[in-house]
Amino acid sequence: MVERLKERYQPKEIEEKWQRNWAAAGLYKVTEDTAKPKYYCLEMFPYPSGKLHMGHVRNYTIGDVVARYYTMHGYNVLHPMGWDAFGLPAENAAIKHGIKPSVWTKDNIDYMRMQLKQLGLSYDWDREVATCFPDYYRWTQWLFLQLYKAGLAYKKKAAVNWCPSCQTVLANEQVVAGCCERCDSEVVHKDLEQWFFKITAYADRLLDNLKKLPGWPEKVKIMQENWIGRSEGVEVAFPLAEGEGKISIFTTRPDTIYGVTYMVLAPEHPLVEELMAKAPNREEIEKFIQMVNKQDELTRTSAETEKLGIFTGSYAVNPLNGEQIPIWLGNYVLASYGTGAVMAVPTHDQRDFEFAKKYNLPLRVVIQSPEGDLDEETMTAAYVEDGILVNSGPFTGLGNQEAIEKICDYIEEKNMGSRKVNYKLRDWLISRQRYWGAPIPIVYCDKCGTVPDENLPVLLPLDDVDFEPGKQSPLAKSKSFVETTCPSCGGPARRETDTMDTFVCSSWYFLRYADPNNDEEAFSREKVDYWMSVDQYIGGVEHAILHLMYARFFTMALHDLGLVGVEEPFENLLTQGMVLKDGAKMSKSKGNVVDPGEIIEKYGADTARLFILFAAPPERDLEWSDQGVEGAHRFLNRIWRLVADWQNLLTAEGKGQAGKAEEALRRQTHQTLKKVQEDIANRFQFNTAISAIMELVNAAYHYREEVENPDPATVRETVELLILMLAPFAPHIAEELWSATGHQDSVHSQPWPQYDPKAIVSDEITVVVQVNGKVRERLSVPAEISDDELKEKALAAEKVQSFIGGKDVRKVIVIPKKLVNIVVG
RNA sequence: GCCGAGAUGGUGGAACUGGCAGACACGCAGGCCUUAGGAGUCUGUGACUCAGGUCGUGCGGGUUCAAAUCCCGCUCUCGGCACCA
Repeated sequence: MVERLKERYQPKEIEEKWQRNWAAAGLYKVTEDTAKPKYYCLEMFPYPSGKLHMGHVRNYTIGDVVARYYTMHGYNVLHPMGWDAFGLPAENAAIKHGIKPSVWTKDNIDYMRMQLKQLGLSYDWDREVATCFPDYYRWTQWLFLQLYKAGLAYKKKAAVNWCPSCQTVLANEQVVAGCCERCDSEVVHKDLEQWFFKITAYADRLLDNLKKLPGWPEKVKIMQENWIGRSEGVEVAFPLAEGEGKISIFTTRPDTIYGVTYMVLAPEHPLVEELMAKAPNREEIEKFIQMVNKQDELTRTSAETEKLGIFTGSYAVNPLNGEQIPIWLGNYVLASYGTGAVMAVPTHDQRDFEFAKKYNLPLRVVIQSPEGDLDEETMTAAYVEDGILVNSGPFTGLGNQEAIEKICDYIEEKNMGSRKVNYKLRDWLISRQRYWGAPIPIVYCDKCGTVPDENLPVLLPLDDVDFEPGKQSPLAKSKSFVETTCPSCGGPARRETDTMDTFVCSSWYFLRYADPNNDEEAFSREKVDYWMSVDQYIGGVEHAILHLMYARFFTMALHDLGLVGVEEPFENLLTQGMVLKDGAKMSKSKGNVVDPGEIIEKYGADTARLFILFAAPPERDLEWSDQGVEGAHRFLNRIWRLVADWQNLLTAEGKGQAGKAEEALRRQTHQTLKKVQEDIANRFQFNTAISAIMELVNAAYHYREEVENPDPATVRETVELLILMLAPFAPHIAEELWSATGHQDSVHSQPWPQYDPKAIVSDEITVVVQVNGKVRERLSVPAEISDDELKEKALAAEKVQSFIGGKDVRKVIVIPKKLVNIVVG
């Protein structure tokens, strides 16, 4: 017996009911099944910050539609959720409110999990992972050791961001405009022993593989390409004029090498001390270096900062022409790129030009423009276009592009240097002097040195930890943690007290989802090979570089270690836009935050989902509108009333009469089905898919208005297809209406309906007639009309004739079954 | 500065391969229903208009029978990178 639908749509009641039923029935649980094609739909897991924000709702709603859509299409869909649960805010909460990070994080996870469940998302909750629990991070540690043994993890001294007030190292992301994000003091640089992953070993592959990712947005690929920053050039050694030393420089413009008039070293260059020892103006140089060191990173590396330098008193020799050139120090040369030294060609590099003008250094044109009007005396900017080499010894007269190759060959022949590829990409600094992260499983022993600790997990101490910032990180202060025995010799030893960057934890979570409860290994190769790669990954574009590059690096490295079959983790990537209010990103400081919890409470999850999907296409930013939410809610109410009104008819037996109105409604139903199907499959255009459903509902209302005795068969088909199409978007109301129309099974287990191609064709079509490109008439003609007939009809039309007047018909263009354009003049 | 994306009614957005600009929704206006509506339902809604039309997709040109869509030159907005030699 089918229950009568209530007159009013009460989302809260039905949403809670169906969420319970789905969970009880295990509707969203999946296992490997070779009988079906698999589909891995993944959304970027959240940081458990406290409660969901609208960006989460958007991200997870989009993913849910994709997952439900592919499920209905017969795929075995993996759709998991978890928590990126290590990180700084948990420690801040500990300091501020005295709550343990573990407790704070777990409470947040519990609350946000409840909120995700309220949204009716189709996750297999049996696969939930949280990176902060030992059953996960022991495998993060294990993977670290695999990289360590493969030579991909190493420790070296590096300049890091240091907050003098918090007495701790900060991640680059935690430095906001040169200041500490927590206390706002100015961040300085400090040399410390740090752990790195050798991501640079994969620079070329990370770059080349981008070509194998047609399912990624061009924008993201370009951002990664720029971040990797590959550039080809040549490294050339310039001998010092006095003594034995040499200074190597890197250049991408060897064609300008005869135009070098001086050389600039970074103040951090290793040779600076030696040069300074001989310099007459030693004190001034020291002052200069101190001054540059005081400039913070932001100004130091800004193109707008004034270029400052000082002469060292020493000279080097240009190996190509034997000329002596002065060696300068300059604030604009980066110690961390290339060799930390550059050759300066003021005529053909704008930075060198500005520097030379400021310090009155000589200029020499070595590439002449096609106009031939370049002159050192009159130049106001460097000439960086192509041209012909002049003043360049044996290379004079060559085109500069050709000269690049010739000069490189010459340099290599004469052993002055060699071709080299440089990258902007740096190795990934993964160590953090933090408590709430995965401890790096390394032990230091006086006898054995650095020893990997295979006895995993290396547990974070949960008690006896002092979170107050001080001279040492919380872990370094915890005696019970630090003091251990050497895994190799059994003697007394100390633990590494750094923890791993949280990006390490999130670089492999998509692999753990394939086999989340395995306590023998990080994941079984078999299960990972069944599920990987991720067919659709969805998340914010803010992760375009960091997370997405790290995850790609990890997957490649694990592939090379034989742990996974795939090289690239994410087949298709959708970067969703931000949620804005009043034109700005929602933020507490702007006071324009809309709380998803309140929206769900007031309108229900289906309304929230529908509004977010309808208001903008997924990649674009979405402007929040309270009235738009009302509109989405009204639409659901409209469907509810329609089905409630027709409920008797729907469950009634009997065939009715199928006339014109029925045929038209049926046509629109199947046309809508086709459009919704295509909008989702081709472009994830949920907004236009929903608008098509709205049009169908409007048509159904008109049918109900116009037809006295509606045909039960037509009505039933329309309503059932409508509910099926609605199911991925608004799962609760669809389920309720599905059950109210006499179905036992869940709407979410139904196959996606196929449209009837015969139903969508019409006998009559409307053709537009233009005269000189302007629409003058619309003709209703038989669908099978020939071009000649159409032309004839168009010319004969009364209104068209009046526009032709007496003029000559010069040309008639017929677009079959669509349009006729009559050119007169 | 370089790279990328975008600019369409009062608003969010449609328009797939060059072929009816403004679908759908919001807002607004009006009719019906109602004791009442901030509910529902139906209709209208780019601008100008001599009521026949004319103009109209950031600006200026061009190609074409036909341009929001293609080409050339700009302006502005957003995002990323930012002295990478």
